[in-house]
Amino acid sequence: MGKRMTIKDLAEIAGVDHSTVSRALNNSPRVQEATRLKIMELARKHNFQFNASARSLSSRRTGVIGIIYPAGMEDFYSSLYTNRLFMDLRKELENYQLDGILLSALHPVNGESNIERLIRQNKVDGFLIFHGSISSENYILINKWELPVVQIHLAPDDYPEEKLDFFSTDNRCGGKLAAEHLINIGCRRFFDISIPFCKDTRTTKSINNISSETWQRTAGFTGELNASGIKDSLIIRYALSGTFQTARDFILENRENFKPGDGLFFHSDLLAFGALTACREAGIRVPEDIRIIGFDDSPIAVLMDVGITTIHQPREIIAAHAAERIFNLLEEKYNGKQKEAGKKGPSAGPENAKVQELVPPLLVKRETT
Amino acid sequence: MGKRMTIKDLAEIAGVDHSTVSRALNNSPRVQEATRLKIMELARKHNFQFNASARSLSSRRTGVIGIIYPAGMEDFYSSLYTNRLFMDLRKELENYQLDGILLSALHPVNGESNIERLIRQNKVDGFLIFHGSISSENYILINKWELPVVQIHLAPDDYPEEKLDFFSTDNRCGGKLAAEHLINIGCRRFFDISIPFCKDTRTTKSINNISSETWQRTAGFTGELNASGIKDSLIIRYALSGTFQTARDFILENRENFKPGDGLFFHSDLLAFGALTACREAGIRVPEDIRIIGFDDSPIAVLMDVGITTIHQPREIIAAHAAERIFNLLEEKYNGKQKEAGKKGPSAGPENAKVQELVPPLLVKRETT
DNA sequence: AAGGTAAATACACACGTGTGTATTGCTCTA
DNA sequence: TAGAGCAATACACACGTGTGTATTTACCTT
Repeated sequence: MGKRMTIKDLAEIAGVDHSTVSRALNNSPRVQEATRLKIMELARKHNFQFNASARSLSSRRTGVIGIIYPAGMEDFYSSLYTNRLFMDLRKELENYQLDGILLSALHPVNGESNIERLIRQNKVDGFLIFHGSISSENYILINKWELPVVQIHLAPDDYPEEKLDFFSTDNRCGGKLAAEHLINIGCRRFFDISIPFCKDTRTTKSINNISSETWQRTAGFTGELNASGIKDSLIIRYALSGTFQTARDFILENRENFKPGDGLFFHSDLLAFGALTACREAGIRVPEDIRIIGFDDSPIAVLMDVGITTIHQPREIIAAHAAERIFNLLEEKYNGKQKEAGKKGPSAGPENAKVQELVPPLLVKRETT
Repeated sequence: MGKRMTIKDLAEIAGVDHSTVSRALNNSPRVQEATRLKIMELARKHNFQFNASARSLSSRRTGVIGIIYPAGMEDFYSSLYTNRLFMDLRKELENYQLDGILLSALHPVNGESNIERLIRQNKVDGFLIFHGSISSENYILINKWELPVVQIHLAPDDYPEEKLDFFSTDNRCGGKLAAEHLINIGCRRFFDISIPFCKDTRTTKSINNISSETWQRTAGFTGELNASGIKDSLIIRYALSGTFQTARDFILENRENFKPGDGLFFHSDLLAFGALTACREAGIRVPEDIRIIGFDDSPIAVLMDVGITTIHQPREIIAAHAAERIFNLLEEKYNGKQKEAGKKGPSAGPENAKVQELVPPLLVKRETT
């Protein structure tokens, strides 16, 4: 009904030009302090807000970040984590006055991905991507238009990770923490139960690859054990497909093989949960007979009357740092240029240096160890 | 790097005015078919996309819907449903070329809600709200600016529901289905285990209220039982706080009271799940001794080796209908006015009639009945 | 063949904001 | 006191698209 208030309306009320209003509200030094205060007061009084479209058109900033989520979002267990991560990201972005559009990476309609569409339509300033299987074409496109991107948790297969900003869990450290803990509580034999097969049939990446999560966990786990003088014969490795049932079956099928002093490191709480359920059925006591530690610190724990010891994914920190990073990249892009040109300080080093941060997870001791 | 292509660029290439390009791509009848085809071919060839900001500024449409989610999004169990619903909504909106911005209803910063901010900044065309505790101020604001809203699952406490478009599960029908099924499989005694206490301390609403989900389920359940001639003495009602543990405790504490032929209708799968776990501990066989039926058809079922019979929430349909409805409301608002003025047909009835649809859920027979 | 008509297209302005340039008004200095 | 210098503000245009109005073009009628 009512027409929205514009800076022109505000200008008329204040008896100044609309450009002065614009500068006043944007904290330009070119407007007198008294004038600014007067205008800001009027803006507050009239509930003024900038028209986002006009602003984007003129300034070429939208204040919106495209958040690309993985195909696995349909998967029950992984979506638990992903959804919370998304919530955290959204909340963190809010601190920087940014909104988030959530999108699937898969293109639905006419051969064009959502990423491409958002870029061409000028709908976003940058991307937060937690999805490892995005084709390199998308990155090439993003680079071509010089949009900031922050990659979370999974680096893409076919794009060099040193060329992108990347935040993830330090999975190697996670494995190390699990090993340390199991050693500390007196375990004598150690099981590493991993999840090598991803749904999207990504090729397994090399040892140095920052994104091969399971491999890193195993490396940290066995590395720490070896460093503590545990013989390889006491380290047993299994790989399950990742479902609740495979973990349950794993325990039931191997029920005879377990003995007191065994410590089982599962690469997800879902597996640990399935194992724990099976232990009850099989009459194996936890933690008296064997000890179980999971990974993720998943909320499915509420479905158990006993708390599972686990490695907490540093979700909150990852979200905070990723949001801060993309904000800084935006600031650099839009405000930093002038500074660079104006100052030309000695710090003309590798300006486009990318940040790769692996956030250490946390051991959460509960009742299964 | 490269400048994005505009309709002016396209116009120059095609040797026509930019207004002709605009009309051609928007299927205006005012441009010759041959010209349109030529321009569309050029647009396709050059990967042209409209600049969203300019388009919104001029047309006052953003193509973005604000999706307001409930505070309970942090709650593990309810977020399972809510997140999937959100995914479905986003996907459905995509069919109509609409993007979704997900937002919390709670205002975070300076006394202004996200809803108000989005409206004032002209960032959205309308709202999808699945949140029952939004203050009426927000609705008043939304009405003032004449933005389409579709409410999902929960009607607000202090705003008349006949004044808004509303899509939800037909909870009464759900209760009826549960009763029918338990009767059909030969149950002789019936438990209605509801969840009366909502987290956000909403006041319990009257019997006619469309949003009091639990009450409706109970009404449908007991109503069907009575209609089938079941005496009230055979219908036992309990109310639990809704957590896994309360359901587990409920079974364990009442283990002596159950007898063969009992049918338990839990108002959520989480409760059913807790009950089932407790039954195993207590040595009560399901479905041989007692029968259990849940509600929601929640994905937590993957954490059980036995499938829980349940009432499937018609999430997909609700999402589809809600998205279609808001699309139609937008079309009506932006394109319908002309029609109304031009035709003035006899259908000048209650133009602003609201739609309230209760979608019937589905019985999913599995192994607990 | 001239005039009328309708279709097709060009012209011009609007949407609301940002920003480079021009103008005003004030103070300071010689 | 006149002019320089500077701060503060007004003016004007740009961003890319949509749309009402004016203009051109082609065809049809008498």
